[in-house]
Amino acid sequence: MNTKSQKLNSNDIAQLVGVSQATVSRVLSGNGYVSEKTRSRVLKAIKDVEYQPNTFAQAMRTKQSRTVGVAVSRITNPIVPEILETLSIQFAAKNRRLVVWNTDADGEGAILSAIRQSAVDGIIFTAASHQIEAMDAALKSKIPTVSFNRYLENSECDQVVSTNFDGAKTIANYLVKHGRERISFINGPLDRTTLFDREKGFREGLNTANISVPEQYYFQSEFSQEAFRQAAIDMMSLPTPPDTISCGNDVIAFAVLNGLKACGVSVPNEVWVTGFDGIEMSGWDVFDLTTMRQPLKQMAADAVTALIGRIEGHKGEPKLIQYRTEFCPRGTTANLN
Amino acid sequence: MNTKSQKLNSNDIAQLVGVSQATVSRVLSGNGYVSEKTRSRVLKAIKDVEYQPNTFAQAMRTKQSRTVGVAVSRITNPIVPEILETLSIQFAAKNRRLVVWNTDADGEGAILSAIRQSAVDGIIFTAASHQIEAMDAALKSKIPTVSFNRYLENSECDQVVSTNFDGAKTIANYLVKHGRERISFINGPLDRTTLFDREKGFREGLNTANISVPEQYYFQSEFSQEAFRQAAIDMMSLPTPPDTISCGNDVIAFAVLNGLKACGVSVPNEVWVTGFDGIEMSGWDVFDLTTMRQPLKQMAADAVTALIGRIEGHKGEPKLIQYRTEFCPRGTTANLN
DNA sequence: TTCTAACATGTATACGTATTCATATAAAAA
DNA sequence: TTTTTATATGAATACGTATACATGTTAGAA
Repeated sequence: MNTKSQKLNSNDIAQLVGVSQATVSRVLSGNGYVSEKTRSRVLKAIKDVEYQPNTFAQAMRTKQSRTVGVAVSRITNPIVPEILETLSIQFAAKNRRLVVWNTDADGEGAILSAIRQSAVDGIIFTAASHQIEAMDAALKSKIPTVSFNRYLENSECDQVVSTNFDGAKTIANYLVKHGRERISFINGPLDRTTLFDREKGFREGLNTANISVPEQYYFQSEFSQEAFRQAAIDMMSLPTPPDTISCGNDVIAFAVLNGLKACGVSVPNEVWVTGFDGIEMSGWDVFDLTTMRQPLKQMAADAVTALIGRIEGHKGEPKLIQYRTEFCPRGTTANLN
Repeated sequence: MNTKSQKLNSNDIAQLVGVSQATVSRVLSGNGYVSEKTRSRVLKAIKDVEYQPNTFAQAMRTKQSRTVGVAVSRITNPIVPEILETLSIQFAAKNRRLVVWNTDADGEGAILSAIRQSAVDGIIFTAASHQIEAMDAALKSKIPTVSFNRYLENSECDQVVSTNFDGAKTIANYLVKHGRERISFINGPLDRTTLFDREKGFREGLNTANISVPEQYYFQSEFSQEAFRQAAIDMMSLPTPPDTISCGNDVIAFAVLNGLKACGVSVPNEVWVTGFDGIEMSGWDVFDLTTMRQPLKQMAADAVTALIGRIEGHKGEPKLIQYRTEFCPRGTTANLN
């Protein structure tokens, strides 16, 4: 029972048990010698009064906040909560808090200031274009950093990515193999390395069959469901509309499917559609989207492992953890013999 | 230019400028007297060396962490990122960090320990069942707390909610008015006050027309897209299937639409479908879901205002901020004369 | 037995800030 | 002019923890 409602500190515990504050601290941290007898007495007192050490005092002393930051962009893209879910589970298991920065909305200021203040022990940057300055700052300040779904050559930090280039090439090959000829590609901002690599891989895949994406079949813009939706509608009203619309990611493909639904174009009869990411929603019946799946949960788990490893002092060259994507052929590319 | 790469503290700044550390602190906090001349000199030095005060020392001194916690549940429900987006913008604008707790996955432990450690200045609890203990603890410890989308009578904390009961009643009335007769209701866990109130309001709405939801038209379970999807399929294979399926929220309705798509049932020709929440996706062409919209952004903004108000010391009775929901009739209930 | 090393614990201190207290100056009131 | 008051600044301190250092005890080696 907690009789006092005042917040107790390690000194109070020490007095309660009749030992010094240092001993209480030793019990908690597990550093230094403590006899089994006093240890158990201290632990009992701690439990009795529900004592919790003050995080800030600990942070100030140890220079460790037990907090990690995750920079995300476009949080409403369903892939982000999928990532956050795994991250939050993993970090909670490691007894670390998770602060989330939404860089679209808030900019990089909060991240920069957190870095300068050492307010977080490490940072995971997820695919995004708006975090470049912050990432530089993180690397410069030597704070442990992991790049998630954002590949850079000669990176100074650990990276967890999937085979975007190869995956997109696989999709292209698949389309070619199934006799698709008028192939369109719709993409988002190319400063995201994922989207860039996918487009590159896709074009390369088509190239081997001497197919290219004509200008009227290509659309690229900032993220905007409405823009992608309209692009699909526009393309389908061309004199010769495409027979396939491939997209830089699943969410773009969803917008395309919306557009096709809106203008009454039948998928896959009149046009095929492909995405990339393999988020859960892509498997929903209303989409049934052919896509390339990234093993997000494993990737997120690896990112956590890598980050915590660095936080705990692991040295060594930056690691590149790359996962193979898995092709998921579904209804939007059904082969209607 | 920052020549030293060591982390500087307010003492260093003081020495640099030739004043005392106290003066530097006064400049930063804005408390106490500082002459305009020294103020500007201090500010210049701060800027020159890119000094940032140490958050933990500040937190320890002021007992304020400038961090707020948000407890969410089912983060992959698209309504959650929609809420988080607004919250993150608002809190960033108020210069506060945002830690996210995912209570499904991590349980309440992290929240409880954050409360005991005073690791956060305030907490927003979003609709969820798994946060009861943590919420009690928050209230007991007098930490500023806001309940979002989770209504409790005689609440000890500010609440931001929408008219779930009335909104659902409105939907029911609409269905009755349009001659719907065999009405089904599919719902999630009833310990969420939103879902509970909606079901209650819905049934009351039907009651006024002497309609009730027969047992075989009612389905309730834990959140599981697959379960809801299957429930829809099962209902439509009854000898007399329902002519309407109303759902406790949009995501459930999406699952239902998936089920209907899977078994080839045409919406709205064979059956109408309604949701509740009015999340962005509900307006997508592939769903085109009739729903009841909550003004999420305003609600989230109000939650932030209320919380920060309390953090800054506003006293007074707990406020109840309630928003009216807005009916969005769409394609899943089209009137096909 | 004596010496050494492992064990156990307490004392004192530093982390970086905000704030109280004391002191000094300048400006305004008397 | 003297007295009060507002302004400006520095010295000292406390926040709660982890740890270096000092000291004492116990047990095993010589």
